[in-house]
Amino acid sequence: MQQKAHKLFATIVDARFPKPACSACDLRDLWCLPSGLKGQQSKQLDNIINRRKRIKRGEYLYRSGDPFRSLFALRTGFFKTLLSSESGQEHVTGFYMTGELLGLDAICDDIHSCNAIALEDSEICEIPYTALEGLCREIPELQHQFHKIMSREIARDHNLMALLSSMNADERIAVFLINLSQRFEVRGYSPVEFQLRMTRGEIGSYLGLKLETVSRTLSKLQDEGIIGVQHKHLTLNDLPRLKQIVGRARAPLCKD
Amino acid sequence: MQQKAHKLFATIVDARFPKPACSACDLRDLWCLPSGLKGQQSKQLDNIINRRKRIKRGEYLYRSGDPFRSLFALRTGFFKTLLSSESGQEHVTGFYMTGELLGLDAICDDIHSCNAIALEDSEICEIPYTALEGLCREIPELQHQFHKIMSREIARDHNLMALLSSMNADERIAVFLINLSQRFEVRGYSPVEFQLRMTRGEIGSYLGLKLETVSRTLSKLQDEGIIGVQHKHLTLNDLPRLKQIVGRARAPLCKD
DNA sequence: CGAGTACTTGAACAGTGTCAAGCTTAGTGG
DNA sequence: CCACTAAGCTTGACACTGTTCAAGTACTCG
Repeated sequence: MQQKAHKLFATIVDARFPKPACSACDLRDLWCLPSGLKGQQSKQLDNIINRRKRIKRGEYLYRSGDPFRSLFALRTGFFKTLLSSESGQEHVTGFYMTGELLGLDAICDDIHSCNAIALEDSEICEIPYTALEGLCREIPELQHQFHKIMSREIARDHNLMALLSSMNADERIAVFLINLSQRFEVRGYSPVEFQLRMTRGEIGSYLGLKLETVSRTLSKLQDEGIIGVQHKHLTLNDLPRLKQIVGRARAPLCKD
Repeated sequence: MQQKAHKLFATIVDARFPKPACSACDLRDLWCLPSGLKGQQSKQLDNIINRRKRIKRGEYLYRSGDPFRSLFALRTGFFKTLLSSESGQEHVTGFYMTGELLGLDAICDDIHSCNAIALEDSEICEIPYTALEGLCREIPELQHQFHKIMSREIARDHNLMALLSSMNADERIAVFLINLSQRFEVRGYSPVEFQLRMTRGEIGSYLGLKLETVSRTLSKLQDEGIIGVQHKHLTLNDLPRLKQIVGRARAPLCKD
């Protein structure tokens, strides 16, 4: 059962310690749940959160139809969420990075409505939902933070919908890259040089484009010197011009 | 100040009584907040809810940039929400009917990020947000119902995003009409004959189509005998065939 | 090292968008 | 109550963006 530790986890605490500690977690300043909690409060949160779980690349965190019991905070790694139709077609509804919360769309029916799949080896904190509701009743700051996170997901989706219905391919790709760049920057990574974790097809599904169009658009932006693409390795050489492409679009900017 | 009562409000309690009563409201069985609460509990909710407010057609309930203080439950009427970009372009992000909750996307920043505009003379219940959070801490059922409503908004947006990125014009219009039909039916109206409250342009903005395409598609569906359109008056003559149009699409069905 | 997956690029095509003109309806004021 | 006006709607012709189909290349991972 004991598997050879993956390089990615070298800096992570030993998984044999059953509890992670929100109070000590360096994600607190992101949009994760403990953000804004005082010492004692985040220890209470520690108590309800289950041990970290590792999910390997390609594995499912949950599937559409699974009963809903917990939310999941992404500790390290990268996920996509996927809606599937009866006809087998799939649609990517989101990409999730460190500190973000998965499973919010399942509360309404007590059933997961989409699939969450790791795009790289990842580590998550499981947050039993009933316990979280209980704790929210005790800690107003936690309650408020939780509501903010849900609200933010709604606002973000509204922006994405505006994007999907009013932008052309160049603009969509530009918004997508800028958004990734900002999210990497917040997390302390370079905003102008990073690895794409998803395929062209997944980007296309998310943005409402075919993979060929994604590929062509990236090539075109590269020809114009705005970005550099080598497979999954991306460099944003001219962020101002990238923003200009979005700027000439008519849709509202995607925040976050 | 006393205005001539509008016909629509003939059956509604006199507005001089400052408090509406969730406990007596016939929207309880919809997805409104008091759904699932017991008698005493919904009286507590009554106490925090401000008097009903009437909003005339074309008026704003709130504007982008307004400070966020309250959520609004739609008592009667019809609203649209609108994102506006700096360049003046606007995008419809949702249509809201009786019993639905407006303003959820504003919690995250304490500022309204979109405009809410009445598409017909409407009546809303104002729910001060801080008081609601307080009450949610006291009444677990209310807390859970509130979370479900937010979660449902997220799930609905994910479905709409899938729709926007993978369906053609026929399919989008079909989904849109079926969705309206279901929402009317739940509210006790005919699911196969109703008035559109929004313009072709607003439908187009919502679905990511130009108004000409909306018009053409409606005409085409009428030529095929699937629907009847006379300006804003709609009849769904052949619901099965309408559903078939969506069925052959690859995207997940839009629930609710 | 080999097989499968992901990616790039080209050419033809289809579906929407754009522009324009004319029509209908609802709302306003005389 | 009617006439007028502005807004909303319909329809046509054409352009253009993105899709589809296809072929070939380059990675990645076991």
